[in-house]
Amino acid sequence: MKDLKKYMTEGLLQFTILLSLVGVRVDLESYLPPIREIILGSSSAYSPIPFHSLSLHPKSPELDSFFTARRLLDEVRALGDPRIPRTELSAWLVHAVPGDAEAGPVGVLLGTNEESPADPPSDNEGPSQTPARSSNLQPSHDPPSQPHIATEADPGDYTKETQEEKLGYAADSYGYNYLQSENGKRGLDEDVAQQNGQDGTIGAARNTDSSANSNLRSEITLEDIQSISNTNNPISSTAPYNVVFTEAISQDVSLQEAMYTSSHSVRSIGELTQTPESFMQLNSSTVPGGPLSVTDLTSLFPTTDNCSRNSTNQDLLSGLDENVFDEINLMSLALEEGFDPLEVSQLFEEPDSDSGLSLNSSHSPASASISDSSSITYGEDEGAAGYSSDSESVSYDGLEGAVGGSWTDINKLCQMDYQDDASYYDEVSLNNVRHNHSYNQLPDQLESSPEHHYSWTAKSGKLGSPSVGGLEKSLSRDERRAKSLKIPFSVDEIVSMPVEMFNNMLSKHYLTETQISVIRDIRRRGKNKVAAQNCRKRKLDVILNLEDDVNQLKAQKEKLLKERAQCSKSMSHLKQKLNDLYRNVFSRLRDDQGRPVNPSQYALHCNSDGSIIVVPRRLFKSEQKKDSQKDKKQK
DNA sequence: CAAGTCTGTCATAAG
DNA sequence: GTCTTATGACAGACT
Repeated sequence: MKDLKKYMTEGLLQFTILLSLVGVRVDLESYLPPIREIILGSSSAYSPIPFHSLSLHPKSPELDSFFTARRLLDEVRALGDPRIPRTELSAWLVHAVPGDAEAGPVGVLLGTNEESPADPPSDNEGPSQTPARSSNLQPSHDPPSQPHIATEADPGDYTKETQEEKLGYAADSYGYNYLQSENGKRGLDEDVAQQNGQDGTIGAARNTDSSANSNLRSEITLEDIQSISNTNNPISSTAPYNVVFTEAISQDVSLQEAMYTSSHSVRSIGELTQTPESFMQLNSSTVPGGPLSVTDLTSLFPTTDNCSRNSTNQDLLSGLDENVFDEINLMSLALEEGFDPLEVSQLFEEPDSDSGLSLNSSHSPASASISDSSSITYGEDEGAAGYSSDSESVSYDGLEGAVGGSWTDINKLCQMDYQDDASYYDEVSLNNVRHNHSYNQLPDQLESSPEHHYSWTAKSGKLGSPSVGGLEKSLSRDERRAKSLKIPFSVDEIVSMPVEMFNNMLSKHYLTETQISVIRDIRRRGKNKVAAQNCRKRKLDVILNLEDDVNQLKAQKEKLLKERAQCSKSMSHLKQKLNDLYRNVFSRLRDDQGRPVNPSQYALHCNSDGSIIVVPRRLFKSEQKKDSQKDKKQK
């Protein structure tokens, strides 16, 4: 089993690598427990395979065939996955690494190259460049200077256009479809493009980068995408540039930007929960200690979701450390999920605060499922009607003036993020499974996790007030303990971390004995909690299997009893017929004097040659005794 | 309010 | 010997 598991895992890994080389990224976590086990160490507790749904013991040999079939099925699904372009984007960002944040993936995706090559970069050069970059991103939210949709679109057409764009986002080809609609319309990317243009020199450089990126993408990935997804990709018409690949790569471009935009792009279409982790990984692995410049930050912000263009600017600019991306994503994530800015700022101030994901699968009655919250409508009304929750209204009340962004713009983008059908929530819940650390939990458990959808619960009014105290109450004992001791890790991180990483974490961070002790306790309890869950599930499965066995055996017994009764009936019938025949034969037999033969004194005896003779019963009985004695002796 | 269920935790055996 | 996992037992919350 172990060898087979390893073989399957390696094969699937190679397959995934091959797919990634052609621009397709396969999310192994969605269906491949061995990968995690390989990376994190063997642990059934980490297995995302819900054994409750399998009704199999994890050590059961039946799982072998299951994994094989499942793997093949998922590979086929991955090949035919309509979301390939989106996932491909991430793969390209990882491999190519030339992206510029402004004119990079998002800019290109959203069609900046439609105008950027025609616009001479020098036109936009000027002294305004530096202030624009250091001005806390204000230009990006300047309504008068930007012909964004909100200002141009007719309010009546607003919903329609938004829906179209939303479809563009929701469509599996993601940005490319959006671009298609761009040919006739203006979109968010033009905000970015114009922003670039007004930024001056670097804006021009960004345009160059944009074209380079577009060219790069059209040369490398787009064809692959087209060949894979067969989508009508309008960007092919927008790639007339002949920037060579090396030139595109040689641009002075921050990988962080590209990665951030990547994460943003992915997140903006619903993979909210994926972003922080994936981004954190990319950031830590590829940009070691590279502090983000203000330029980078300004380039970041136009690409960020307008929902997050609020009071976070100061935080972002003040804390330009290596965790800035995490904070940005946390902030945007929190805002998208309806967190109160105060809470979010507290999250930033307290690095030990929980990531919002918890292994605690206790079902709080106050928690609301996603399906419940999906009934909330966003952006049905103009302006401030986008969000109905108090926290959100608070968070956006002062937004328009402070950030300078148009509320309509914000609302529109928020609509694009929120006003979606159930598939959006399905995707969210899927990504909960894929990208958080609650590997043992089912999506429904995650949905009902109190921390995870705290904002939704606040919206639904099931919690009295979305105060921090309510959040505290929803924390588990370990979470509260960790928070009180200022432990700079979330509980699920502590629990799900591999042993090696866990030990490194304990050694690299300065932690008190109490903190270390508590961390170890948290890890032990968390592990044991998962183990207990798995154990109970296995026990339940065993019980169910035994019940099935009992039912099968009962059915078999019934069947055998019926067969026996049938045989007995047949046997008695044959005996009766034989008896009748016997009597019939004797009634016709006559002795030498012509008298009838008495059946009580004589019997019929069948010889070995087939002849039948009439013998006296006493002789017959003595022969029978001899035969039985012979049999006994032989035995 | 009692009974049943669920879940987290502890202690301990097993690998 | 240490660590991790599995499992029985218990307690508390919940239904």
